[in-house]
Parts: sequence; structure tokens; C-alpha cells
Amino acid sequence: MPELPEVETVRTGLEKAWLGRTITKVILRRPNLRYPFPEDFENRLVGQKITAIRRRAKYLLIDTDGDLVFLSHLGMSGKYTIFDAQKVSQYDLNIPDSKSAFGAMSGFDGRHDHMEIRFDDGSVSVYTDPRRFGIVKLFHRAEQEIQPLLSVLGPEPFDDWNAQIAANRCRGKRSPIKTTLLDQRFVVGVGNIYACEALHTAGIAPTKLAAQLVTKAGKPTKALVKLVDEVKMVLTRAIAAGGSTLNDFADVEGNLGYFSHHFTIYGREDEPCLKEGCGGVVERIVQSNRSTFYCPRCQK
DNA sequence: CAAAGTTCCTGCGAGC
DNA sequence: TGCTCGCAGGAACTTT
Repeated sequence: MPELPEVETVRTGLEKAWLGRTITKVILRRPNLRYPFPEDFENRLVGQKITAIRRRAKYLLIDTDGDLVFLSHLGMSGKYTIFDAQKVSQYDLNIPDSKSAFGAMSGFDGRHDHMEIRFDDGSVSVYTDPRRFGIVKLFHRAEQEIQPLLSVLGPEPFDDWNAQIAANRCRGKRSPIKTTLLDQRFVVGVGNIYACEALHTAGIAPTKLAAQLVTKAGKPTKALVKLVDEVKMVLTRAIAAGGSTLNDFADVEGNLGYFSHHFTIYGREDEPCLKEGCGGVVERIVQSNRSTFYCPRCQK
């Protein structure tokens, strides 16, 4: 569940469950996700009190009072499920650490519950990730600047990004604009779904070359100005939708997924374009090995 | 067959 | 012409 809006929703949920709490135990049920878990990960976290939950791009950055930063990326299928103390009391936590006590959760058998974090208030958070594309790192706060994963990132869409900055990046670029949107050096947080959505709303063909959205003078075209605006809009709306589903976050069901009811183009191949008066039919193409959904009629 | 993400490798074109 | 550099596109990771 991992584009910026979903990560931001998770961030808010974790803030609610973790902030001010102290970690009493960490259990890992396998040696790695995408990368090996950090050296001595469990012991270093025990006794640490959570002082902030931040987000950078699609990364969650959890600060502790011992000046550690616990970095968590959800990959494609990672999620956290929060069990409060009352819920936890329904489970037997004294079973061997190698086995998840939360097997009944989310319809899974617990096989993919790779990490368990217990807190001093009796709550337990379980990280589940079937595909294991997720990432976990642990470093000192002072080392954050030199983290390779973070140092390559481009601007946050809301804080540091505008049409001129986008134009500077698009200038001379021979990649399609869809591919460019997915490039986290161009702008962070946009993934396959919201890239499709923003291009549709902005009326721009995903195959259009990035360079075509910049004038000879290096200024953004009207289309690029609109696109930058639509990216921010679609992300804002999705965050708002996520915020409204936050109650579900603490639910044992843990069904915090994409806010798919709001998609106007993604996943709608062969269905009618929803743009007012367009009458086109949604097509699916593949760009850089990713599906792109668009309307050939209203996206030029 | 496809899937919401990211890194790494290869191959190609531009330029010296 | 030949080599190097940088960029663009694709494969790979994994399970359902």
C-alpha cells in the first residue's frame, strides 16, 4: 500500500500508536526483507522511546530518544497492524518467538508476519509483508544525511516543488512524462497509480516526452503547470481519503489499502473515460515494465 | 498473467 | 573510427 498518501496515512496511524511509547521487545521471524535486518537490530531498539514519526518520500522515519532513526519502507505489500493492550490479551504471547501469535489477522496464517514490536503500554505492532520488498534500516540521527536511500531523493511535492523546478528537470529529457513522474529524483511520493491519475486529470498523454513540456526558454508549458498542480491535487485528495479511513488502521482486519474508489483511470481498461463529455475508452499500455492506463481521446 | 517499489545492469547514442 | 560517459529501458527481487 505504498504511494505517498498511503504512507502518510500509515505515518499518522503509527504516530497515534507509537508516539511517547517505549519499545520493550522486538521479534524478527526471518533474517531479511529486501535486505538483511540491521546488525543487532532487536537489542538496539529495546528501551528506546519513540519521539517522532516522520515521512520522507515513501519512507517512514521513526525517531527515538536515544537519537536512533528506525527507517521503514513498505515496499509493495508491507503493512503494520496495531493491536492495543486489550486486543493483545486475547492472544498468547508466550508462544515461541519463531511463531506469530497473530495468525488469525487479515486472513493470513501469520506466515508473513516478519517483525513484531512490543511496547510498554502492552500494545503490539506487527509488520506483515508477503512480497518482502520492504526495507528496514537503523542508524544514528547524525548519519541520516549520508543514507544512500535518502540522499538520492528529489523534492517533496508539497514543500519544495513547483512548475519551474519540474521544467528544469524535464528540459532535454527524452523519457516519457509518465516514466519521469515515477522517477523519485524528479519528485518523490508519486507511484504508478497516482502518476496515471494525475496525467489523466491534466489531459497529458503518458507517452509525451518530458522535454515537450518545456519551452525553448526553459519555462514550463501550460500543460506542465497543470500537471504539477494535478499531482498535488490528487495526492492531497488521497491523503484526505486516507485520513477518513484511519479508524480502520487499528482494526484487526488491517484493511488499509489504496483508496481505489477514487480512481478515475487506474485499473479501468476498456471502461469509459469518466471525464465530462469525453466519451473515450480507457486503454492500457506498458511503459518501462509498468502498466499505464490512459484515455487516448482526452490525453494529448 | 499482473501487482502499489526500488536498485542494478546493459545497451545505446552523443560527444570528444 | 574508437572509446568513454551518461542516460534510458529492462530485469530482478517475491508471493498471491
